[in-house]
Amino acid sequence: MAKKDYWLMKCEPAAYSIDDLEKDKTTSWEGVRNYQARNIMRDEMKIGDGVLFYASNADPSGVSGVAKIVKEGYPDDKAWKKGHHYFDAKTDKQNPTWFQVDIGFVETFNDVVSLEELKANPALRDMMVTKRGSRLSVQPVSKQDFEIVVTMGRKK
DNA sequence: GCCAACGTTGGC
DNA sequence: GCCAACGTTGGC
Repeated sequence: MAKKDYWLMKCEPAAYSIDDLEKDKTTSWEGVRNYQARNIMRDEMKIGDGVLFYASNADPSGVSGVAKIVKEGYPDDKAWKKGHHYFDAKTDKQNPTWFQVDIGFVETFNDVVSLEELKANPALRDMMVTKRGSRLSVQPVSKQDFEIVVTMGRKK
């Protein structure tokens, strides 16, 4: 079995929150329209990988819980539903541009580990999300960083 | 709601 | 293939 990897996925809680995921158990991570994020979902995410569920544009923004990959990359069919919010006229069914994965609920933190706390922890200095201007909605996270954040989330 | 940072598009 | 204009993200 391949090595387990770790990721961080951003979502605005107004669109989808960790509470929604807890209720739904699993969800498809559709609508990503960024090539870097697409590549990660299509090529790199494997079943069982750990995911930090990050709430962006929230109060406060931060990691609100943990999820895991339950289905590996497959074409995002919303891309060719005309009129759909995620419709992309340039994508072709034979050769899909956009991919999604499915994630499953693991746990909700008692309190959100806020971006401020992430930035304040020197051990997380190299974590992508703490860097200024980091807008990528699907990011790789190191095993150490993943475990530090989970520990922070459970502690409270 | 503002606006800086970033990604993408399109004219040349 | 450059780069200005534009649209989007996301912290504040």
